[in-house]
Amino acid sequence: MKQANKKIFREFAAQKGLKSTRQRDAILDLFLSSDRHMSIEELYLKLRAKYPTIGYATVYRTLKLFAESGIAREIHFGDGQTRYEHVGRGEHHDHLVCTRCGAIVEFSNETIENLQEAVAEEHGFLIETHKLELYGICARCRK
Amino acid sequence: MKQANKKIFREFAAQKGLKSTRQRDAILDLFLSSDRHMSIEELYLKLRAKYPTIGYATVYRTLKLFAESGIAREIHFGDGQTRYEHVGRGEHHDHLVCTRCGAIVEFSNETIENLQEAVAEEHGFLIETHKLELYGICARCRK
DNA sequence: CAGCAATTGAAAGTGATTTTCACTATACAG
DNA sequence: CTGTATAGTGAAAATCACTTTCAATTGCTG
Repeated sequence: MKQANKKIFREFAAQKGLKSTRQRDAILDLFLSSDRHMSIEELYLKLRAKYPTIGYATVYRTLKLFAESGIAREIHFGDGQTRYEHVGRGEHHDHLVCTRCGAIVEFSNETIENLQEAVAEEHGFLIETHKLELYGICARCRK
Repeated sequence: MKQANKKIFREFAAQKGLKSTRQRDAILDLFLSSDRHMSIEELYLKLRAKYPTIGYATVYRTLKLFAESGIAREIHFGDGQTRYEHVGRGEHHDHLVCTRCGAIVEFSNETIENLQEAVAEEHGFLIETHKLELYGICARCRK
């Protein structure tokens, strides 16, 4: 997926007349090779190690571009920070979030998705997206 | 539920040594008699009609107390504003949110809940809470 | 290489929420 | 009732997570 997403973003950039800059490339590489759920702050701190002058604004702007290009998606876990996660084409999943250690596990369940459709239909809604998060204590923290 | 929740909050307040003030009572009454999903701003504006000197800080502080006491719950629909909804004991429901007009419809579906439990178990999680939001276009906006 | 538009980073600006602080109001003791 | 301790209030300042502005760079195209 890494290479595919790199290509998707390059094409998106070309089409929008975006320039390729050192900062942008560095952020793209870091994002694609990172954990699947990074906050701006985490990205910024890691970037600064290699790139001491980089600014928050650049990281924010660049991640917005990633989201716009379709390779990233914003997620909110209610802690006031926006995180970004990777997106593979067409792929969708939901999250289990550990309230102790913050661990995030992805899952997807087709039956649930179908039931969601059914519920929406009952109420006359046409679903565009959804968000399903289960909060609890992960296996490790339960021990 | 109104009376029950009033009582729950009174007991909570007594136990924590909180005083009963005019402002607090007014906010409690307004909250309990309001729509089920109010933002701080909506509450504040309505309160100011009867209570011109009330401050945002008081409304924020009071709603936090409601949440702590268990009669209210914070909800976030991704528009940057925190809303509070009523909580009946043990009761749970999820939301359909219209991305056009902002309408919010509640629903609950036991089969989905059970599947969530199953998913959590598969991953060793002990669920505490969950959040399920379906975003789309409501019946009225589709016409 | 020149020229221009896109990009960057520092700093100022936002909008929602929280904290501070001087003042006020409540509740319990006497 | 009346102090008195203590909690609560509101205005204003502070904070937090972003976003915008702007002057100085930097890529790209001709």
